[in-house]
Amino acid sequence: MRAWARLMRAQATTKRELAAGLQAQHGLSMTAYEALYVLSRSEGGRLKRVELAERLVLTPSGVTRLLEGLEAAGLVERVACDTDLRVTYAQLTDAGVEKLEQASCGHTGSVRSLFEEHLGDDEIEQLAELLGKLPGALDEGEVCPRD
Amino acid sequence: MRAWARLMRAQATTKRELAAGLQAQHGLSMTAYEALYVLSRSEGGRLKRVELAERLVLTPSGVTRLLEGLEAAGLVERVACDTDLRVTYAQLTDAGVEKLEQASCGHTGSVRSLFEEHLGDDEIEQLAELLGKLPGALDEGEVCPRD
DNA sequence: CGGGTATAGTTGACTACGCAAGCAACTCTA
DNA sequence: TAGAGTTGCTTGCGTAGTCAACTATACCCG
Repeated sequence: MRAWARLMRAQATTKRELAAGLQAQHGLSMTAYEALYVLSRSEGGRLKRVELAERLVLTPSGVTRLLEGLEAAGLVERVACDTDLRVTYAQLTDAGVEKLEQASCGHTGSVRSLFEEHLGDDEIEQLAELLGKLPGALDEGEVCPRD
Repeated sequence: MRAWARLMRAQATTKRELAAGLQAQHGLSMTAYEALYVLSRSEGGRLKRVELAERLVLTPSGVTRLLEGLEAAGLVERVACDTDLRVTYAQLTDAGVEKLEQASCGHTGSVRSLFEEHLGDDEIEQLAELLGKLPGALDEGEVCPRD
């Protein structure tokens, strides 16, 4: 129960703090950043919109809205699937790759320093381990940034 | 970094799941529930709006909006402060107390079973410990439901 | 006392979602 | 090969929350 309350609070505060920085420095929302990141780690920089939704813990409609913005910004583009006319892939553009690279440096730094400010390396590791057991952890395509 | 990603994902998924139940069974949003809870644990069942905002990780305006709803539902009422005309307390009503009691039983049960489904007791304890070190953990007035 | 600054709270405009409904396109079953 | 059901995606509408601007009260210092 304490765990629950703290999970909520820790996420809310850290997210708020980091989102502000990301927005200020690169004009990206957290969700947008994560979308770019997830795409960059995917086969060919593309993903079905449904899969993207799952990875971002969003509903399909949320993805549609999110991608509206990213497409308008030219960071992502739509690519049709030739074996199934229903699906459209979200494809990372060159601009998207670049944007992500610019942003990721500063962002991962912020994340890291935020955590290291409060926890030791082994504790962070332990935390990741425990959180990984909760629902929402990915089975494959695990989000796992370079180091 | 993995810790970060997982913190986001774990919170998003668990929150979504539990919020649905709470809404369906008692017509309360997670935030509303937590507000009632925090108030119930406070001196006299009341709190300055600013303090409430801090505890809920919300902005003052968010609190105003939230309380609009709770006041309309008669679960909370405004009480003026006689030493400082600027402040208005949010005061839990009898109806609010009752509502909270109804909801808390089922809700804490859901939370507990969600966690116990994935983690052992000692792991939960450990998780709470680690999360408590991150920013957002309360120094006083700790959110800490009866067991 | 009077003016500057800080603090509590509200409001309007906006964003980011979720949900329910809908339309295509695919697949399965007879 | 014609439904019937399923899946991928979008759209309209509602809600929760933010930010910026504002009002009103409180405090502080000459």
